[in-house]
Amino acid sequence: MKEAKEIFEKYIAGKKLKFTNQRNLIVETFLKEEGHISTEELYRKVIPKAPSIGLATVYRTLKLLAECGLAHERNFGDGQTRYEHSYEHIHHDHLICTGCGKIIEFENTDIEKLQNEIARKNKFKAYAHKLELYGFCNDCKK
Amino acid sequence: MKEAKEIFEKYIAGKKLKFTNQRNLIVETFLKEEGHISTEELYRKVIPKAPSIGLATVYRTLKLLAECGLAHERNFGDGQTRYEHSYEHIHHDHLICTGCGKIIEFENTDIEKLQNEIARKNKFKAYAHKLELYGFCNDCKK
DNA sequence: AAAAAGATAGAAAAAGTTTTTCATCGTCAC
DNA sequence: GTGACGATGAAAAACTTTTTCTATCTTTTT
Repeated sequence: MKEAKEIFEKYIAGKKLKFTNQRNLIVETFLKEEGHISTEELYRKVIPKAPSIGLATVYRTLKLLAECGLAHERNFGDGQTRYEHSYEHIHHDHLICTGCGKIIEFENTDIEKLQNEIARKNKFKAYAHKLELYGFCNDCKK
Repeated sequence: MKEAKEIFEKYIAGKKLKFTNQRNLIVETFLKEEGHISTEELYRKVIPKAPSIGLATVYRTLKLLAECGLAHERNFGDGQTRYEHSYEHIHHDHLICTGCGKIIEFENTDIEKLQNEIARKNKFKAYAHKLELYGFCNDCKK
């Protein structure tokens, strides 16, 4: 967690930007979060700690987080972009029910091994992946 | 392709909706499309054939297509939802180089088998998947 | 120190996408 | 034909996200 913030600080410094209180607060709050969070939701979590903060700042900071690879954008079709942190994190792969929108998370080390193999075969150095299965959950099957 | 349209017709009939000319035209145009298409893009393809058609109708029809499982929503972060048909379609899995943007396509039947297994374990009926590996290609490695 | 330059933040406006409303039209059953 | 009901197109509305603008804060330069 501390390391993740350091990555952000370095990225910021490298672009000659500033590590401000607002950015610090937003990044910290984001990194504490475990699931996928929308900008609006993160904004609401930050407001109590800094009531004057602007929604635009949260948007801007999440963008920076995505740029430096600490966050990944996801979209589950509810109209809002969600972010998930991707640093030293167990990877959540998703089963997405297109019937009711339910999302089931799963992990599978066998698949990850195969992925690494594929990357190696293609002389590719992979640092992240996204696997989504679309279908119908038990309740939505007919 | 013909079958796909039949699925749509049945779905429509089941909901006691009507298979109108507009819906027919939109569905046909959509099914001919190979990549992922946005509502706006589909709208533009339909306009020449039926100039009076409304954008809202295209939105509504794509929604129906997604509901019945023939299309599914994707989002590549450009602000527009894109649709891809998912009926009897080859799945493209991707290695995406975040260094130079190169995209390598691959297929791996072992991974697909594992995916089916996961779906089954979760009582999930999967009809499509998306697998993306992010990393650096051989040229972009340091 | 003071001034200058550059970046940030918040508020509000703008832009852009998607959904909803509404009046009208078409279709089907009776 | 008449009535019922869904579908349609146009416009309005609702939302999410980005941009603009001005004031403020840092850092650097003089």
